[in-house]
Amino acid sequence: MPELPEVETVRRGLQKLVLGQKIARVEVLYPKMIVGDADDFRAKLKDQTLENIQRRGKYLLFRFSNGLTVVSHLRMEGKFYVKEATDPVDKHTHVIFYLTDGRQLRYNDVRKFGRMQLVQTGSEEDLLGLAKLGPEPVAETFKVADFYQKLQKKKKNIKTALLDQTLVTGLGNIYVDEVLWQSKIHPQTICQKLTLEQATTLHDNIITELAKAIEAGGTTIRSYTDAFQKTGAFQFELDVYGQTGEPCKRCGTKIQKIVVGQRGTHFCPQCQQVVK
DNA sequence: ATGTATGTTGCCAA
DNA sequence: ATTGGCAACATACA
Repeated sequence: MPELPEVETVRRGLQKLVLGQKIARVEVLYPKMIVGDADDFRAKLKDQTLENIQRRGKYLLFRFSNGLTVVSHLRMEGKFYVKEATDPVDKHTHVIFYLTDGRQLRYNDVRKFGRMQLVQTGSEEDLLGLAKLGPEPVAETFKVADFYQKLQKKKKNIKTALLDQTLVTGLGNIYVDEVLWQSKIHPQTICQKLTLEQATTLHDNIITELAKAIEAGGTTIRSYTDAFQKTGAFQFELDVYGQTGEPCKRCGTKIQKIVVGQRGTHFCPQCQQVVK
């Protein structure tokens, strides 16, 4: 599913494919996809040029020439494709941006969980989802001292805490399980119980893991593909996610799957012990 | 056939 | 204030 590395890979692909393109018109086939008025969305984007595509956490930010930004979240299965006008429209295509060069930028989403919203550039920071986001998982913005301080105030388990995007943004269910395994931390460990040493290890692993996953073009478990409809390669580098019953790569103990915060959670019961 | 699991965010309530 | 649970959906599979 699109976590930060997948969203970043999509962004890079779109950047190559449609940057500088002008919108001839927009068609909305499933209006609930658009937060706010779909007709207003269509009207305001007509004749605008796509000047830049940025990312914050798992959100894509399409910057247009008239000071407007389309904020898009892919949620579970959202995808952007660039197609020729003659290519048949998939039954799960919900929004089509007609480009003046004849091609079409299409938004596809089997489960219809994704959302798109048009806002004034700059004001996207006020949106609920973006306002609460923690730092980007890179050394320049994600600091161990802050991370540890925040962990010490939290009473929930580390897995749930990392998923809520406030400590650091970008991790989803797959990468959370991976970084906790790498850091030898049990997913149900209460944040307050983590030592500075553990927090430092976790912090460093989050930064390097997400960078490596971007390099590999993301992880394709069920259906993820990038803007070129290409699958990722990082699924071959996963150590615990989806490895239930397989031997732990460090100690040979069978990987277990449990439920933490209503989410399927993979871990090694030997390497990752709960700190009491 | 029917029920269950899937994963992200937003909303509701304890 | 913080935390937990569920809804929004469609599909695959037992």
